[in-house]
Amino acid sequence: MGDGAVRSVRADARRNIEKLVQSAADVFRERGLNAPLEAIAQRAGVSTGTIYHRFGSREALIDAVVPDYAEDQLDEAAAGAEACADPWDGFALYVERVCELQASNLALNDVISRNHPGTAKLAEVCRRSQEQARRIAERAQADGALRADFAVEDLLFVFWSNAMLIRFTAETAPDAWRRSLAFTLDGLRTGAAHELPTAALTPAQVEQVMAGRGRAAI
Amino acid sequence: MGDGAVRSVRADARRNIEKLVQSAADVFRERGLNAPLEAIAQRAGVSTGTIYHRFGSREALIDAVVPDYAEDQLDEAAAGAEACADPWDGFALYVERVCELQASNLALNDVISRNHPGTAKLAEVCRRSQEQARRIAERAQADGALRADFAVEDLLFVFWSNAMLIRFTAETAPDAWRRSLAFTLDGLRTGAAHELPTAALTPAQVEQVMAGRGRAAI
DNA sequence: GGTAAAGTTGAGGCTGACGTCAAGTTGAGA
DNA sequence: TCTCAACTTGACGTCAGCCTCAACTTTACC
Repeated sequence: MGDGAVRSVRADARRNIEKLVQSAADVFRERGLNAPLEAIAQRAGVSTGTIYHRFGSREALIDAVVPDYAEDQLDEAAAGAEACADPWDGFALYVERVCELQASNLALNDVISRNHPGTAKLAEVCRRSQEQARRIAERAQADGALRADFAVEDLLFVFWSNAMLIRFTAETAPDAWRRSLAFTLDGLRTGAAHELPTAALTPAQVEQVMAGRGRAAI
Repeated sequence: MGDGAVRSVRADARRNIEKLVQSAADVFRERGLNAPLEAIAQRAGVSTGTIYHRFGSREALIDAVVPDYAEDQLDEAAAGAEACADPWDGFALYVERVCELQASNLALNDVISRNHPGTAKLAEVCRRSQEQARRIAERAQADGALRADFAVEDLLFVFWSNAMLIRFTAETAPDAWRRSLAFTLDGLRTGAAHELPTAALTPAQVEQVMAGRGRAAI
């Protein structure tokens, strides 16, 4: 009795849903958003058919499991950055924190590098997060520390690179990305700037790139 | 008549081999070293069985088609760099030229980012090429232009990033990599340097990363 | 406790790739 | 021109993942 909203879901079914949500979170964290559903089902002690019955698709499962968590983590990173007194430190901290998220959670790695076709809620999380990033970057630019020709869209390059680096080195040299990121940040300071050869991606181009990516996982 | 080495290969067979070599070069260039062999066979007007009969494996086909070309192009890039009067300009030119190779030829993209398990000749080409890169980098470091804490192994980060960026943006924004590379190079100048958090990958780690990469194509 | 509705299962079909092999085709020397 | 070794073929078996559905099991309500 009680909440009518889920009255129609039987107790055993609800237990399975909860187990699936939990194991999906675990498996996505460990193996990324392209992990085989088989692995998730198995960890939940259930067959893959159940996943399809309960959620309908991988995308829906992702949307049920990942966005809230992702949003929390990204918000926290942004809040930490905005709390920094020094605008450059805030920007650097933000980028580093986001990269840390990528390293610690392959699901977030896929979220942050936009490696997730067709998941509505996640797309929204990314959009919001990009606005936070824009504020953080603009503050650092207004302060003169972040080079003026940097565009938020360029952050995508950073996060893509980081995503890939993490995938490659997670087992062998799990801190390698920090070195790469340090080089990158050094190139983003105003003092380091030399003329750029090309304009930043437009938001439309970013969309197009995402759309065209298809199966080409990082 | 003529070369006894291939006396035993029938004329039609030799024609097929030549057609396969040509179409493999084309397809690898357009689609990378993981292109379906089916595509290569089809363009040569032949069935995939023929590829296996003639070459035995994808790796052997790659080794027959790619290394010489790759070596030529990489040597040329290195020569251009060493001919530069200014050591930094030479270094920057080298990196840019290599990235251009990646952009113009997805086979080279895979070679340069070491995306090719089990191909002996290519591995040797990479090794040689890395020695050239080391010389070019060391000259720029001796001149004080390239930051002293940069290691040749770090170039791999650059080429990996570039490989991925090219795959993602080839159709939408084929020059995007130039912008990303410009940021990167700005971070490699001595003037931009801040302390790095981690040591460079050791050659052994590089090996390990390559070995562990397995199917995880860029 | 009986039963219908809800839930779960796992085999099976699909896809797109790889690599193999028995059978058919063809070139070149006699 | 004939013949057979050399060559090519394409159907086949495999693999790994996705998704579906008819048959089976369990729950919860009466």
